[in-house]
Amino acid sequence: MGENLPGDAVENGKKSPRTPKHWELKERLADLLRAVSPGGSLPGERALASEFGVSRTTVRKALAELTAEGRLTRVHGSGTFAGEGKLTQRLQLSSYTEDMRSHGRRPTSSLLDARIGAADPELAALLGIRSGDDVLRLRRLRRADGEPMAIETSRLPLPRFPGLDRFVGDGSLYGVLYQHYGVELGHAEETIETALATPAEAALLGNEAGALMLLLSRHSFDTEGRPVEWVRSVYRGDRYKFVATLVSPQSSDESTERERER
Amino acid sequence: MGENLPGDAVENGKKSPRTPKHWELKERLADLLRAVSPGGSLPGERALASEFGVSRTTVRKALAELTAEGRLTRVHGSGTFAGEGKLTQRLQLSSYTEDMRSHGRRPTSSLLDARIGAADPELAALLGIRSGDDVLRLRRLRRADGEPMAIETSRLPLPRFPGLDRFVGDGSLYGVLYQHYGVELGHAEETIETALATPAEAALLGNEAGALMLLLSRHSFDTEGRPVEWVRSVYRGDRYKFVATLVSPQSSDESTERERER
DNA sequence: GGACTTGAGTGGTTTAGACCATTGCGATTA
DNA sequence: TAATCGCAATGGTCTAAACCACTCAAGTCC
Repeated sequence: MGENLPGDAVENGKKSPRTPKHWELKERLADLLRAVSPGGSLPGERALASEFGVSRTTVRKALAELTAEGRLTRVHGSGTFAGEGKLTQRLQLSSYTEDMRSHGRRPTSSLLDARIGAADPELAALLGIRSGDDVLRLRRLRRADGEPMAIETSRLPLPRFPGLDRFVGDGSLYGVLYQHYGVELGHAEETIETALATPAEAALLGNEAGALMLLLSRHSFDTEGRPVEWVRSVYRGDRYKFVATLVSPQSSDESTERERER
Repeated sequence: MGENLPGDAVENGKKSPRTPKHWELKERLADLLRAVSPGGSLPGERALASEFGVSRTTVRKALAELTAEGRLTRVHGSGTFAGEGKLTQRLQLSSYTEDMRSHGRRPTSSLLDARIGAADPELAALLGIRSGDDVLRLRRLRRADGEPMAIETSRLPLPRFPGLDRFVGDGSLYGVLYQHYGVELGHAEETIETALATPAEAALLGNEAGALMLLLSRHSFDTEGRPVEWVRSVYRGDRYKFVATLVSPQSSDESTERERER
């Protein structure tokens, strides 16, 4: 990964606590992997274990880390293959569809379910409604070039958008909001953190439970500053990364600094 | 995590491939954990294994996932303790110091090493210099309230900032750039992805090798659009999350769309 | 009192082996 | 020919056990 300045060999001369065998094996497997083109296959676990003179457990630990980093793909019953690298997703206030298209990818989106429920106090505060008011909850599976990319759970205040549940489908949500309610997005607050896949998420994403995920939360507001939606999305950490463009702080009249630790 | 809408119980009625024992155990341990205040201790691995009637290996797998999620902290030789939650770091073009201070935290920063090396072609392109030109590489350890937070590796073009290596220290790099070279930052392109800690990183961050990390790359430009630095930072994924404010795309004259997949 | 040693208890690593679940292909069969 | 079955190979889960490395406190020695 571009660490080509001279003198990088011994990063820490400290005391070298001890190098676990699975780490050393991981490095050797990474070397082996460099000679394999994306999609190519690797030897089986048992073969690797005997070849390198370690137990299968140790092999699995090394392979697990390489898989978490997206450098390997493993298919139960079939084999272990070289990974495909990460796609990028831009952090910006535009629709998923046009964003993906600008990257030359074919985006699709399918509505998993739409439910109406009552807002708890926390959610009510986020959406600018009263506790107990109706909230429309949408779950979408987003794909890029057919491959599952993220599970997105949106929550919108029904009192502000009466009848919204009858308009939503696989199409653009933001389009519906604009056409039926005249709402345009102004800004959003987005947080990014790591997470592990739940079994349910893994099943939808073609993933493994416990896999590395990126968790995005987005709190969107319209051009007049009123809350529009609260979204929680999980992305496969081994397949996607995010890009943001930061600008010099001159339009920083964001006096509404919200404290939301944890 | 605010999943309080009714009907959340059975997320996927699909076919339920099988629930591994370590997953079930993880849920039970999470329950057990809810009754423990942050910093409180849990029983040892061997005790848990016999209490739940599983092997120590299975206990360790469940504990490992909870640790990766930041819900547990484990100390070799001492015990297993409840986690402390995540701190937030804002994605913005301001100094680390003032950002942390605005969150009420005491930031410190120490220079690990400063080296001069030759740029490879890729790095030269990023920094707007010729391949082989001198590059100053700085490694910093950033802390918040004394706790190691991130390892930051910056690379700056020495031809543009002659003598910079004599000015750098534990203080603000951006301050030095402004005072000695009149450089102010204009914008930056930042990418965020997941990674696993290397043993060297883990040693510096008080972490475990293979732990979940957030990897930030920042490519900064001055107010005239010339590249200033290229930074690569690793943050503990179990302790930090990032916040960005997105604004409506009106000033999107970013015709310099750079393709940097993988 | 202060410095050192010792040992019990903790998490960390590794092994060898068993069994399960999925895949895919070759042989068999209709 | 086309569908089906069986089986071997693969990755996934789990166990029991051994040993290592670190921490901390109790005990010991000076």
